Amino acid sequence: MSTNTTAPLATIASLSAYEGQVVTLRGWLYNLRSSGKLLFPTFRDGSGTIQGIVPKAAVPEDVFETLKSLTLESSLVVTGLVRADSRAPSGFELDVHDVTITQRIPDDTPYPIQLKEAGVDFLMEHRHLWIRTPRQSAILRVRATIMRAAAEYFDTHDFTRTDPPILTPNACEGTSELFEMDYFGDDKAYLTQSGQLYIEATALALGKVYSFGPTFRAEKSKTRRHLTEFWMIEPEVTYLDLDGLMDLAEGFLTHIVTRVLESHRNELKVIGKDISKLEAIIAPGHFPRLSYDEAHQMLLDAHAKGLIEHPHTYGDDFGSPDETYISNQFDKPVMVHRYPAAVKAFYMQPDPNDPTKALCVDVLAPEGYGEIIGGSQRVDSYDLLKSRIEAHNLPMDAFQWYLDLRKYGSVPHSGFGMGIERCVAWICGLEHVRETIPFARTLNRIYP
RNA sequence: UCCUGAGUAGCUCAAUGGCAGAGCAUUCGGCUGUUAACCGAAGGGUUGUAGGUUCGAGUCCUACCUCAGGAGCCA
Repeated sequence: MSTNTTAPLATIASLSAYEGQVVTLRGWLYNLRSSGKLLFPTFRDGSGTIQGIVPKAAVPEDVFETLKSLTLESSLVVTGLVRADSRAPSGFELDVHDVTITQRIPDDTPYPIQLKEAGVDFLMEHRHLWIRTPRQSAILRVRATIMRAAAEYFDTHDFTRTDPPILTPNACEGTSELFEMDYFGDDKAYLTQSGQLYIEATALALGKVYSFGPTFRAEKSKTRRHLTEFWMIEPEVTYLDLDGLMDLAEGFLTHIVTRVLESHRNELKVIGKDISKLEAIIAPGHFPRLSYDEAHQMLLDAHAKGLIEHPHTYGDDFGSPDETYISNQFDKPVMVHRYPAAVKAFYMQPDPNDPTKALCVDVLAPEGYGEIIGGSQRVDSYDLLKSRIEAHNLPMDAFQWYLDLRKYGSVPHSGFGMGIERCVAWICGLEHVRETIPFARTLNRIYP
């Protein structure tokens, strides 16, 4: 065996450009079938998979013997002729000429992940290997595009990225459970649950800003929608009202879905997502906007028809079954606005037409994926904000700097936050957010 | 925190209270067009842990551990 140095290096995803040429691929043995004196090794290289063909009579004996006994997921460099074949799923096969093994996995420690089905617990314990499978790789590629498209939307709309601290001295909203840590003895520090308060400050400095980074929630939530560590992208804009905020969210989500459809139809097919559901998102027409009162009425009607189990109580937040019902009435994400102030955060501006309501919006993803965006217009009055902080029993001294923003040149401003993982789960059509991030952190799992 | 469910071979799962099983993976053998290939053979077990009931427990009872799904809360 000798590496053919004259053959050009290629990736499996780009093989259609090399039809009829001899190329070199660098990757791993994904699967191996054989039929007597004919081997069918399937290779993967991170960009895709392709089946090789190795007739015993057509290659040197050591090449045939090496591949015949090679263990799955051993790493290798393979050289061969790219040939179109109607029997191949991708349309191409590789007539293997030569192979060099980079590392052979020993027989007594076989690769643990099989091509057949496996349980969630086992796969999560082997997440560092699970991500090698085509489906998981495809999801991570879509995730990368979603993150790039999200940042790109703000970067190309005159936003400045201003990332807030991850270590904070207090709770942002004063409600969620936070991860607490010692900060040099006398002080406690907490992992951020939102950068919002900080980007309100940078917005008042720079006008249109966004942040993009990890956030942490220590709540003992154990559902398919929850991670203890997740990524959030948050825009904050001065002189923006609630209607303008909803326009921003709509343009933002439309851009993300457009980018995914532009470059990931193959990945979506591997994942099994119904692409027509995404095409409906970017079809002409606006996202539906529904007031809390209208959504409440919709739920009462649904209960009267027996479509949902429990009647919604006016004044309460919507539960998961409620959100699922509402989102299922529309093909596009639905924006529910003006919730009762009592069930929302202290920093939300009251509706001047009905002070019991907050100028806020939740964007519910289609197909029951729940809330992917939450946002609001912020309180801009010093006195009102101060009384809200008092009413919520939040430590006033920790919020002095936040109050300063209302003391020195306060302006109306609005912003929202989108959880990347819920967005990826929705766009890919996944059962659980744990597959949307390379290494999920959940209530019962911090390994690997 | 509450409710529900599951722990048996490396993996996925069977097994009326009565001999611990299969498929896949691994090893060996066969097959020149296989697509999670197929055919034959071999090796592989403290049935999550600790007690209890019983002539006899993977199976029934108690406690605990681990994981999963849901509720609440959230993105």
